[in-house]
Amino acid sequence: MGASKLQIHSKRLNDIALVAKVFAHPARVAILEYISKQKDCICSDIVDEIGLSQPTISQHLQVINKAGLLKGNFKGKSICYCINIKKFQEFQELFNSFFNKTKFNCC
Amino acid sequence: MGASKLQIHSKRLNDIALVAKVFAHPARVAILEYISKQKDCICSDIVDEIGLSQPTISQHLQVINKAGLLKGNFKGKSICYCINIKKFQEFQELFNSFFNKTKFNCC
DNA sequence: ATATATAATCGTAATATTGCAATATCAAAT
DNA sequence: ATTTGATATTGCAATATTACGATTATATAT
Repeated sequence: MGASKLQIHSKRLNDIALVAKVFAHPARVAILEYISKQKDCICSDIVDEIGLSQPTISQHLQVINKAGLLKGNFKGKSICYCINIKKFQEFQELFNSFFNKTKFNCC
Repeated sequence: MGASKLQIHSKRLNDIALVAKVFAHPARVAILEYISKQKDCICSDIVDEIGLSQPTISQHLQVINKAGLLKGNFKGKSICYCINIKKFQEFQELFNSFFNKTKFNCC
């Protein structure tokens, strides 16, 4: 097969997995960290910073964006990617609630 | 290509991505949750519970295990999978430190 | 209007992941 | 020693992901 059997799981479990997928590639973690560190949201140099080609970075940005983690703004000539802190916080809470729930019982 | 270019990222970023990968499939999240809920660590019925074949579950368990999240114990005839709470806690802290660090700045 | 800079999309190749049937392994009980 | 029950491994097919070159779209400046 190759495709995940999403139907058999609850929306909650699928959601957790979807969010985790965003962080499941080091380039995406690096991109998020880099964006957050840029005080003035300079953007196009993510490519130089990370060391992957422009199309590849663009692809990773799309994945991050589809999860709702980006806010694009215009600042002069170039697009400014920013982190959607509200969503980011939501994701942190989703993980923490899963971690906390799971941390009990067993052995 | 198809393979991630791991060399270009720091160990820390690769580690975060590796941990995230464990949670990046709903079956694995389901398995972790199910194991944690079983007070007496009954095990072999994960297969019945989740609805995937035994080899597939075994494969997912391996992924979880390689990350260090399982503690296998023997209890009567069947192996008892338990969550390695220490590692689990470590992972939670890794995520939280990343989330907290990233939550500042930008737009 | 044209040139320039920046980012997105397309097409494609390489690799990874997911899933299962068949088989093998291993431990406990008989 | 053999059977039995439970888990791991192997082999394979289908799909997804990662990466990049070439191209296209978009916006700003000239």
